[in-house]
Amino acid sequence: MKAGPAPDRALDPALRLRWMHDRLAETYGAQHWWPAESAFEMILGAYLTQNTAWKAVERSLANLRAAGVLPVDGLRALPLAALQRAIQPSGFPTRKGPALKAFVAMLDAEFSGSLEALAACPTAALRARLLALPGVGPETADAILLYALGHAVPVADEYLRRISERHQLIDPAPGRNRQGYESMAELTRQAFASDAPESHARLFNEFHALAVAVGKIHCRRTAHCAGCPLEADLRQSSRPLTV
DNA sequence: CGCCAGGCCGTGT
DNA sequence: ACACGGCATGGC
Repeated sequence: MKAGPAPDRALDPALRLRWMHDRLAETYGAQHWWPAESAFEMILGAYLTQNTAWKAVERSLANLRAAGVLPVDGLRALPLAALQRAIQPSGFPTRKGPALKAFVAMLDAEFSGSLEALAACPTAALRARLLALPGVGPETADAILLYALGHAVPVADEYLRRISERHQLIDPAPGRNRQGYESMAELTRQAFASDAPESHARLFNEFHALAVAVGKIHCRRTAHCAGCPLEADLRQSSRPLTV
């Protein structure tokens, strides 16, 4: 995936975002996300990684796997207290424990415990249903939709928001609210609007994975832009960045 | 030791 | 509608 020179900063932010995808793809290569062995394990990871380092999530998932409760049936049978102990490394047990139980309860009550049946819902209705669950906000809902259920929706995580802010693709948004999330997601959709619809799921999948890959290294809160593959775009800024 | 992580939610304004 | 603090733990 050849990226070419960084586009002029006067250009449409969506085009610049698309350039970033190409640049990251040629730098990091295929990401093969989401790192999970099953759709259900992926959903657990989406919950557990909320404001939590992935390393800690891996330890929680290892605990659950060792307990043999990674399949839906296993987690259903696991008492809440035991679940909270298993996920302790990734924190927030009083929120994430009941939230995971609520997901399984929803799956059982409305979809006969079948992830396939859940995935068969229309995207808009499915997203609304996920957002209505406790502990599921826009990013978690979209990550589940895209990676576990195969729906073509963009995932606008904190790294992507931060990258876009530093490159002045979006207005500085100190408070990360629902509105800011949706506009970032919309910008991502625009970035891939000229691609064939059937390739959107794959592109959204790859783009989010790449955003995390570059973000972990170059776009932490106290970052560290030096050596970032996107700095060709950043250098063209007419005014100095404050971050 | 202090900062921060692949967010979300309740409360106050 | 939006800003703000709490939620927990562990890696670096």
